[in-house]
Amino acid sequence: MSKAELTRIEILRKSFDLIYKNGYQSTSIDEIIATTKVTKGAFYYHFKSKEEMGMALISDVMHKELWPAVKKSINTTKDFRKNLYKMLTDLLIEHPVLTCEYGCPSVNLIQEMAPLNEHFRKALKKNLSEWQKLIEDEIVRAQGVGQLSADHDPQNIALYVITLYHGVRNMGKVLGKGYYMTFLKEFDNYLNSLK
Amino acid sequence: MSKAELTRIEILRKSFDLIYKNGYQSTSIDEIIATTKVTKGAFYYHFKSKEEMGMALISDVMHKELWPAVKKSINTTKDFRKNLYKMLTDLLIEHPVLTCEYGCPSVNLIQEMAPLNEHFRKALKKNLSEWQKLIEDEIVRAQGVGQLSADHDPQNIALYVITLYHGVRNMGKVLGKGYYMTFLKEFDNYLNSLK
DNA sequence: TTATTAACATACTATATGGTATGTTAATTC
DNA sequence: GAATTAACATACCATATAGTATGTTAATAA
Repeated sequence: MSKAELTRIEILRKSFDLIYKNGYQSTSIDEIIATTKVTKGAFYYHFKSKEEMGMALISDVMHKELWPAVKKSINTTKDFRKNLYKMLTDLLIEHPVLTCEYGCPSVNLIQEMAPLNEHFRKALKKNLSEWQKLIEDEIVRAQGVGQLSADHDPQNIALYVITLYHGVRNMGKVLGKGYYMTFLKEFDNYLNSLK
Repeated sequence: MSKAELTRIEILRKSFDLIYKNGYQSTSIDEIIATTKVTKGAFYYHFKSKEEMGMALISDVMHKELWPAVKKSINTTKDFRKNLYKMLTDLLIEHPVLTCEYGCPSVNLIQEMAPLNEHFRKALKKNLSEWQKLIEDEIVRAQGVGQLSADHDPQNIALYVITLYHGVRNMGKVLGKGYYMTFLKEFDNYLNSLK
């Protein structure tokens, strides 16, 4: 990896950390460069604006941080219920970077920026769609092997599960990590209600 | 109502509108006073800081805006399933102020400020607890008249419903109002799965 | 080796920001 | 009716902010 490439990565990593904790609009470029060895000239050499850096954040860092955790956990067993349950526990409990206090960077950015910036909204939607499709495929597989009635709409269930994840990430900020456990119990009830 | 009281209300109403759409940290006091007939002197006569105004927002305006809508819809029928369903449709579809694009002011503020300001977190949690208790009481009532097994934990169900609401408010920002309908169908499935 | 360009570094600007200092006016109290 | 205070209004300040202008240095191509 070239030195220039390393600089770009350093900017994006630090931006990710700061934006994850303080939000996009409240994270200044001055703060980013003050906490790295990157100067303002370097920043604006790699990104023509703060928005362009934000877009790179969504498609590069954010996606690379969340996608592998999701993708590997959805296939661990043959039971779609266990797989969906594990997917959420892996994200909520086991993920090495995300915390209950600060929630999920993707959920946070949707909340803050989706209504304010159409570019952000579309990029975030793209990440969401990819996750949605992964869950849908798992539902379809489950229906194929008779674990679930074909009456259910895979898309609806996929979106419903993602909705739950977004909700619990928000609630966790107020109620603390203990709520994650309470929620997972109720999520298990929901999965078992799917016949 | 005194003239001073009216000024206070005007500050809070405009702050509510701006913060609802742009977030707390990105709404400046200059912007609030520029879009009202209030001056900076008046603002700081009524509130000693931006944070104090934010606290008043949460306990006064935000609560008064959301609480009546919730409280009246939870009692409309004798079937707790219909009541919970109506509660969410009233909030999501019928509320005269909230929109799909900007979501729910309370959910938004939790997302943005709960990790950054303990005063905010506690005030927001208090509003949440009040809603939670209302739903719990309705569940307990339903259990009392045999609409629902006593095995279920009313607190868990209440929090789960609120979690769904928080989630759908977030997802709606990306997917648009059409998703509210899709979600409500799946929410109905969940309610009917509660035996 | 020289010319060129990629990859920065530094200094600066215009505007925005939360908050303060110091006024002024209208209402209330005595 | 005078004194007091509540309820503002105006001017100002230090700092923060996204972005620019103009350098400099190290790598690469000719």
